[in-house]
Amino acid sequence: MPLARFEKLDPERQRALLDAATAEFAENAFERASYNRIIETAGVSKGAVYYYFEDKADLYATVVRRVVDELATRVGDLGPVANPDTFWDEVAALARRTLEFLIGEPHIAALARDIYGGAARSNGRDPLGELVERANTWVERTLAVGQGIGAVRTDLPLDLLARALTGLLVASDRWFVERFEHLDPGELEALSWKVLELCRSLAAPTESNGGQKA
Amino acid sequence: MPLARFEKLDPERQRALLDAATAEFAENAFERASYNRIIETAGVSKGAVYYYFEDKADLYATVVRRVVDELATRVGDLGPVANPDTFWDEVAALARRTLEFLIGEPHIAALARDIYGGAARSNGRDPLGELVERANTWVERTLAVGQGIGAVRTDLPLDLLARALTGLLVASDRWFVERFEHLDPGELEALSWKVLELCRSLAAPTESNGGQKA
DNA sequence: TCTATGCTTAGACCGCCGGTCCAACCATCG
DNA sequence: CGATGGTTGGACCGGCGGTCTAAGCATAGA
Repeated sequence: MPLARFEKLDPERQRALLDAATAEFAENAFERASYNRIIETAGVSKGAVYYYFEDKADLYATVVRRVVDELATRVGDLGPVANPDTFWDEVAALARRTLEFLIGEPHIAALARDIYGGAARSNGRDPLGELVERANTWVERTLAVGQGIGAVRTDLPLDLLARALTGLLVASDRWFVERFEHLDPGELEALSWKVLELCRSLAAPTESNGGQKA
Repeated sequence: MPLARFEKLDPERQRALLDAATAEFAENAFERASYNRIIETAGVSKGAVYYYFEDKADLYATVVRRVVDELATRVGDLGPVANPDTFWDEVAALARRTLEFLIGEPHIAALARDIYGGAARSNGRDPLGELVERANTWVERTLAVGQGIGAVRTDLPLDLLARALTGLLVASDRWFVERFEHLDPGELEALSWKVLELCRSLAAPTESNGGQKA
């Protein structure tokens, strides 16, 4: 996170820095993004930037956190669920909100795509560790809700299931991104629905693994 | 791929270079691996290395290809399949061979892990493009075999299904790696089996999506 | 109003990166 | 023996992320 001083910096310069950083990181991911270029684009001196952020990873984490916060508030949470079908309906609604948001904010989508793959490391530290943790526990909590009403299988570790599901979603997302220009809205709609069905096949209990037992 | 000259280089120096490169790339992935360090470790001069390889990405691709070839020959292919159950048995056997091989060759596993996540880019090119393509079509062909005998769903694009499945497997693999030290062989065995079951839930036809129709 | 204090800034500088270049080397051959 | 051309060493390049310090500047106390 940025040093506390950053809060006191002239808001205009704050924005200039964060916007330049967001653009650069969205376009080039963490490793290939140039800190020097960000600094130049923002029109700030190097000394100033290092006065407010520890290093490149710190600025990156700040940008990503800002963007994830926005995504979280804009997409919101699961609504109330009463049975397996309403659970999956709610998941579908949530997925649709997410998709629409990401289509409208492609640079956020680009950043999100960079986060998984576990690329970003700097000085041996993982600048996104805490954020990825947060996202993981969010997925796990959602799945736990599903387990509570028998919509989600309980026969393997919840965090493993969560990770598997996330991997599936990220991979599908990349598939969509590669073909986005050649997909008309109808196909996009139909295929998103199919992916959701994949998630359901993966996470739903099968005849043999039970909905309530451990 | 390396320039043709590389074939004529003294085999000992070939090995020195490739071994140093394999170690460095396995430990630090592509972006953070140091080409200069590889050169130094291999005891070869910079001019010589650039005489045999176009650039860092070229050496990386060469190392990975070598390693993937070895994996492919050691793990082999699906055996004959006659019905859905034998298909999944064969997949299980193949998965077990792969797992055992990767456990025995951790640096290969590390390289494999780096490949997905789509990290490696250099000069705008993707040094692994062709290899990833190859891996994808291999997965697709395997799934197509499953479709042929009704073991794999046919209600969505094969390449999408393949990608989703690969994403699931890579994510699970990362989960295992993080916990490897705290898992005894029995748990490892049981959980691998569970992951395979996940794959099956994902890929197998459900009552409504048919085994033979499009 | 003058000066001392401490937050803030500019940008020269550092070691390392991947990559280029070319003079020297050396085996072969006429 | 000298010419040729594949091979090698290593100085050199611009750019990287990161460090450091002298100067700038607002404020507060006298």
